[in-house]
Formats: sequence, structure tokens, C-alpha cells
Amino acid sequence: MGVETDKRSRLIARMTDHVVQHGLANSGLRALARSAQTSDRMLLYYFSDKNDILLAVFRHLADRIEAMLDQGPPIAPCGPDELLTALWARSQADGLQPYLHLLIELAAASARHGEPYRGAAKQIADRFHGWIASRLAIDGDRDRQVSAYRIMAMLDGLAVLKAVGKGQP
Amino acid sequence: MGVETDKRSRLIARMTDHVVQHGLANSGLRALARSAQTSDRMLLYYFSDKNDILLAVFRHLADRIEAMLDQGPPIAPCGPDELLTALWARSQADGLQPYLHLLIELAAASARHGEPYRGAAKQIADRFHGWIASRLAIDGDRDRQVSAYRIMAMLDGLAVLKAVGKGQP
DNA sequence: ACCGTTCTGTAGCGGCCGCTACATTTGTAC
DNA sequence: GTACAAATGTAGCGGCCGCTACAGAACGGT
Repeated sequence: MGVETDKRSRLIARMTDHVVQHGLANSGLRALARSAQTSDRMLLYYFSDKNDILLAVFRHLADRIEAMLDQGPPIAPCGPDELLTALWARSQADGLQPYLHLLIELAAASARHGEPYRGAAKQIADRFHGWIASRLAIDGDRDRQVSAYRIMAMLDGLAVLKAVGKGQP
Repeated sequence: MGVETDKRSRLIARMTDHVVQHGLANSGLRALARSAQTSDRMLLYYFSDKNDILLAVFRHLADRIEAMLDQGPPIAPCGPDELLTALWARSQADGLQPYLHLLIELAAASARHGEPYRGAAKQIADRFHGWIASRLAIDGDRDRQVSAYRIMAMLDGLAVLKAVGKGQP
């Protein structure tokens, strides 16, 4: 791995931090550059354009979220209700809200603008779906997939409602 | 009701159409004015600033959504699963996707910017919640409220996942 | 020492944003 | 008709956006 790739990686990691913390709407080139401790000019030296930057950030983001899923106390395989409760509790605990908010923002951007947001959001959702399924104690691939999908949808919906200030009754 | 109020109302209705169709991100003053068949200058004559415009649009939007809920073939009181299925089917049928996408966009804006998005989204969610509860054949206010909340969360989650291109498995 | 490539700073483009100053037209009351 | 207010057009401000042209600086190979 050359020095150039090293620098690029560092930039990507820092920009991912920025996007998670401040959201897509506050992620102009100049703001990203500030967080990456460089200049917008240099960002466009290492990346061809802003779309290229976002692609790299989203790829890094998907990897990071997948890694985060396996952190914390392991969750033993269990039934759907139990798993849903455990996952919701965990998502509220640590510094995961920024990630949930970003996923909602990605969904909104997907609906309006398509790529590259749709692809990024879909990949994150795919990996999350698989991870949930692997934690479900359900016989039969098909049933497990469907159940995992419902859990994921419920988690997304709960996150949306919490974002608008309508917590659980 | 004076003529001025009349004009304001017409502007609000047309701008609401625009916001629903094109999203918050594409709703600058000039674009809103074009859809309302006037000029940005005139918008700021009838409204004090853009925030004032958004407040009016969101208020109108909440009313409109509530009215739309009672359109179409009536849904008889039934159990949670049945109601969820019926509501999801209806939301996919007519021209309701733009509204769902806007709600997701509102949730994202709520998380990042708070008001006026949060208040608007919350009011829409509150009314929807009440409407679902009124269609649920469940004894006990508390249980009905909780069940309605879960149905709403599930609908939101399904909308998010569909927006990112991850339909039901 | 020289040269060529790699890297980085400065400045600025055109375009959109919310918003405003100013002038003008239109309508109304007397 | 005239005086005044309401309504509207034109032009532009400062600020952010993605992006680029150009000029040096830094550094390696010969």
C-alpha cells in the first residue's frame, strides 16, 4: 500500500466521522476538508469529484457499521421479540444515534436523488439484514429472512418516530 | 375571510403541492414561487420569511394528510396484522409515495435541525397514530395505543426500506 | 545543479441561496 | 382628479456551493 493510499484512507476515515456527526446537508467540500485537516483543493486532488468522495465515505461507513455490530456484549440467538428489544436498547445506548440519523437521511436522499445514496443505503441495509438473521433462532431460511426483515423495518420505524420526537407511548 | 387570506391560502396549497412532489431540498424560494405562479418577491410579501412559509405549508400538509386518511374504501375495525397489511397496501396504491418520502425527509430534518421540522412531523405522526388507533379492534385504551404505535413504526420502517431499494424479501 | 513529477496554496468562476432596497404600477377613497 | 396605500417588478446584496486555472513549493532521479 503506497503512501498515497494511506493518505486517502486517512481522509476517508475523517470525512466519514464528519458526515456521521454533522449529516449530509452539512457536508460541503469546505466543511469536509476542515474536518479532514486539509483543503477543498486537496480533496479534489485525491478524489475526482464530490461524488467520488461520497462513494468512498459510504463504502467506509458500511464497513464500519458492520464492525460495530459485533462490538459490545454478544447477543445469543433468540426469538424475534427478544432480539428486537435487545437491538433497540443497544441502539439507544452508545453513540449510535448519529448513525441512525444518517441512515434516515440516506433513505430520504435515496428517494429523491437515487445514486449514490440508494446503493450505499441498500448495502448497509443488506448487511444489517444478514446480521440480524444470523442472530435469530428460527428454523427455515425463508422464515428467518422474513422475520429479520420485519425486525429491521421495526427498528428503522422506531428510529424515525424518535427522530420526530414521538417516543414510545 | 379577506381577499388577502384567500391569496395566501392559494399560495400555501400550491406550495404544499410543490414540496410534496419535489421535496424539501428542492424547495428554495424561487422554485416555490414558480410553482405558486408568483415571484419570490411576492412570497416574502405575503410571508415574513422562509420559516413562516414552511410553517404554513406544514400546517396545511398535516390537514391534508388527515383528510386523505378518510378517503378511499373505509377500513373496518380489525386486528393489528390485518390493519397493517391494509394500510401498507393502500400506501403503495395511490399517489401516496411522495407523501411517505416527504415524511422521511421531515424525520431526517428533524434529527438535524429540530424546528420547524420536528413539530410538523410530530403533529402528522400524532394524528396518524390516533387515526390508526381508532381503526383497531382492541379493548383497552392503553393496549390499543401501543398497538397503533407499533403499526405506525412498522409502516415507517417499510417505507424507509423501500426508499433505499430493499423491498420485502 | 538541473529537471520533471508530485503536491499544495491562492484566487476565482458561475450558480444557487435567503433576503432587501427601490421604483413602479394598480387600485381605492375622497 | 388627486392623494394615498396596496401590490408587484427589477436588481442586487452577501454567502455558500462544486469546481478549476494557475503558480509555486517540495522532492526525487540523474
